[in-house]
Amino acid sequence: MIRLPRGTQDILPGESEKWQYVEATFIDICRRFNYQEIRTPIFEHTELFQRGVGDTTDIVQKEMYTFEDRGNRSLTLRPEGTASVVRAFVQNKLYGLANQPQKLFYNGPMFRYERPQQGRMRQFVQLGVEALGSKDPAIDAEVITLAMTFYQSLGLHSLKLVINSLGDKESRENHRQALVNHFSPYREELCSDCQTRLDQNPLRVLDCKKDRDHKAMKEAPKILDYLTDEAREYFDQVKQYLDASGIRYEVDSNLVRGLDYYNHTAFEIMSAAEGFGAITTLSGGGRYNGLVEDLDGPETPGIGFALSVERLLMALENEGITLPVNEGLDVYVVSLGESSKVPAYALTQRLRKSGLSVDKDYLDRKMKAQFKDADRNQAKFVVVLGEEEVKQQQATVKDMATGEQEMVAFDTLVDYIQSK
RNA sequence: GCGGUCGUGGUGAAGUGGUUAACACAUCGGAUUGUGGUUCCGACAUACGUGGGUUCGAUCCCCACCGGUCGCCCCA
Repeated sequence: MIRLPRGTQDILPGESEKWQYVEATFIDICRRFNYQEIRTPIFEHTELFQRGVGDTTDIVQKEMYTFEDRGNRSLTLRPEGTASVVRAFVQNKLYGLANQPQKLFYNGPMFRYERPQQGRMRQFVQLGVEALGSKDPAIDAEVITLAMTFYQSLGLHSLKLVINSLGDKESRENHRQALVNHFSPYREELCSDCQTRLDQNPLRVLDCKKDRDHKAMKEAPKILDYLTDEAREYFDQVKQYLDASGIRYEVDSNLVRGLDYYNHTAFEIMSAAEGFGAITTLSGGGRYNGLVEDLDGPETPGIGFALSVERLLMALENEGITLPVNEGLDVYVVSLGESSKVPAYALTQRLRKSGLSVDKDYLDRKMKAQFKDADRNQAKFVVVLGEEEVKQQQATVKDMATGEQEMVAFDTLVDYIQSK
């Protein structure tokens, strides 16, 4: 038997309805916030992610699904959504459209080559938004608010929003230098990853779990202390907007996102519920001024976030929230004897045409078994067709909840059922 | 990439170095010649992840591999 590839999953009936519900809710929230859908390819030129996500990131260094096609092009299954959206923004000159900022959302599978565990798959689905063309701190707050509103509308309440500012270019450069100066004396005591990070991207040393308790970590220079006046003012305004709309958050100066393109606002939303798995991050995002230029577009600020549907469903499960998705069948048509088979089939189609959800037996089962099947499908009504009914052009309609039944003419059947 | 743990029918789950591998659920049929969710009876699948090894003989012991699962690193 051929099994599915490691780290992928089949989403079967019973589960797929939840996905549909979550996606429909997301689309509705995006509509309310006036974000429009963009669909980009699930593979891109490898270079897009190398330049967009950053060569020093774990994603690019060890997690990409990269392959060569028959024309010797190096392609990569997208590990995240932002690079593709920005590429499409530049390529399609969306910066030239009248409606700015461009507020976009996406929904689709992402791919990272990692060892699967709870909440981490090789193919996983992200819902995300990107707002391109505005450097108003209000839109940072809007993106964060959109994410929180979405989670809350599904009923999640054990959430923790963590925000930080990574500052602008000047802030980051000053901080970077301070980090190098601070950690260099301890270089030999740090883990091998951190020694590399110290050279390539010292900010990420702060993110290390191994060296978390090293004495140099506690006294490490905080980015918030190195913000330029401008960057500080920006961060203060973002917080002010969040406060104004009643969004509660926590500032964590060690929050460092794993992608190179972030600056200014960075945030993560985590599940704070007891008994959640080892991975608690439900979504993350931030501002990425400069990325559009890096990908050969005009100077354009941007901010966005992405969330994992898999982790969202885990969080719902963990909080005991069931989505309203279990709708039974309206009608199940039971037929008796050879002569009523064709009329039963015709009647089924007729009922479906009216908008009702209708099914019948296709395994030539006895009546008793057909009723069982109707139960399995949670049918509200069973319509019985035997020789007598066909002759009289009437059907026996049984209300499965009350057990009551009566004869109804074919022509008034739809009205009868809809009025109940 | 590293580590823990697990791998028996459609599902859940016992069990043993040796001629028929429990049980339960599900499914189908009957009791009830045209009526479900209860009950009783019956039927059912040639189920021990793959490949080696030890042995007279392995589903059981050993090894490797594959896969699931959880964790580390990191992230959504």
